[in-house]
Amino acid sequence: MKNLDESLLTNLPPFHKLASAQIREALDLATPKRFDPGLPIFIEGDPAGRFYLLLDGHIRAVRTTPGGDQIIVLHIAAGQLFGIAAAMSRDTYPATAMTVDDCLTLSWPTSPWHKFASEYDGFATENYKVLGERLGEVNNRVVEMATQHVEQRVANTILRLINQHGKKVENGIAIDFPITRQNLSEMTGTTLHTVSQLLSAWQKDGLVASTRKRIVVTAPHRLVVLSQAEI
Amino acid sequence: MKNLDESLLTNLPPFHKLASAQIREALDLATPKRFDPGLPIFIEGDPAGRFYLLLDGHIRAVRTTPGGDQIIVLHIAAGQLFGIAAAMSRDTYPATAMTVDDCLTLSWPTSPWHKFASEYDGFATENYKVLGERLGEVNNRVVEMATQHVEQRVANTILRLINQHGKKVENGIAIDFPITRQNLSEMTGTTLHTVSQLLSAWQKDGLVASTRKRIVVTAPHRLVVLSQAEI
DNA sequence: GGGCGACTTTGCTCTAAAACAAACTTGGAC
DNA sequence: GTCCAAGTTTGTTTTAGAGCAAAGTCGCCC
Repeated sequence: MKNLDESLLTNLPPFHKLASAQIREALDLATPKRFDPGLPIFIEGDPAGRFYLLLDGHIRAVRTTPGGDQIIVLHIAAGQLFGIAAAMSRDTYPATAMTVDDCLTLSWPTSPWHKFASEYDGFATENYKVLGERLGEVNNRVVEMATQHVEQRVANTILRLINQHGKKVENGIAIDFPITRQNLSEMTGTTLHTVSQLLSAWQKDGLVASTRKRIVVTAPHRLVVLSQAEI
Repeated sequence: MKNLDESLLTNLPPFHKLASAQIREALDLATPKRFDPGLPIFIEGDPAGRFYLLLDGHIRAVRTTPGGDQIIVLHIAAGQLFGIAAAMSRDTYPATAMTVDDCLTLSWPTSPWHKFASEYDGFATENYKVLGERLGEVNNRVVEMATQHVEQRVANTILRLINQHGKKVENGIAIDFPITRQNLSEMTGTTLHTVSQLLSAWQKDGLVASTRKRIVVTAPHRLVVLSQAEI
């Protein structure tokens, strides 16, 4: 296997404080891999043997209930670590990681995690910060699900998506990966039908413009107002 | 202020690997404090100036929405650290901590956190494990809220409470702190009325025995069956 | 460039649980 | 012992949104 280029890691938060030699060292332990869209990288409950860095594409973390319902836990963008069960001393993955589009990953065996964390300046801190952000975000979701109506939850979810994965386009801000009505319903705990009806209504109102698997928010501010509407 | 006894910390997970001198050192930096029931220890959004250890009693972590709805995020039992925003490089508390009953706490300024984490064997690992458990638990709640009916959610919540805060009593397992129907509704995203009706029905069926602010599960296994009922 | 499967829309029905209303209990304060 | 507020029960009404059914429509595969 040919050497990986150091520039892959240099600008990413968990690695940006590292010296060139350390980056070289980390890269030499890493395995690169390409995935087609819609494939699992690891499955919920599997032994957490490796941790991953997403170099390109988008990943969806999914959980499945005994009854067969799917819930989308979060989306991961290029540049982020995932499958970092080791950070929490977990020995299995808490969710399934599915590719959304074409993905390129780097992965390491779990064993060097603690070496990285203790020797690499900023590595541990940065990762625990990410953990904290995820905890905060999932807590927000619980609060939303407990207190808000479906329309507001869907609006909030779309706003979160354009914040984290938004891309400026001609007529507004697009979610820059393919996402179906069904996917949105799995993020909000509602049904495909309800999401479809909401998007149609919003489209009529000029808030969004959506086609198959693509959503563009054309009036973000009005969507914010809607998402915070009083009961 | 008189010296605190080393035995306070010796058997608690984050400290149990420490040498006597280290425990002494940690205790000398700590401030003990008593709280009456129903008082806030810190408020959501406050600068996270201290972190806490609960020596006795029970704490409720609560979030309040702009609309005034309260959501109970989790309960903390004696022996656990809380207010550990520092672990995630947060500078404000993510929720309000309210005492449930009489509470005794030890607290430290946030500044020695990193010293503790790097010098005390097992301190960091144990705390990140707790963080991981909380993340897992709150993710479970999201999945439950998205896929289960109210009856199952309330059953699951009560089961979680007796797992984490259960106390064997004559006729079953009791939640060992006072908790109202209203509190349960704030944990499940439902209403006081619905919870009351469910508990009444369960009592008639012999699954639980509840009085004002006290709940005893008399047939845990049957409650588990109910909590997993197919849609 | 045609066909098919995957996605989307639309409308109608029905039900779980919220909202509303009001009476009742209990345990602690005095 | 009495009073009172906080907590609980019970019933009735209302509605958001799930469930069900069916007909489009888009874009990719061959």
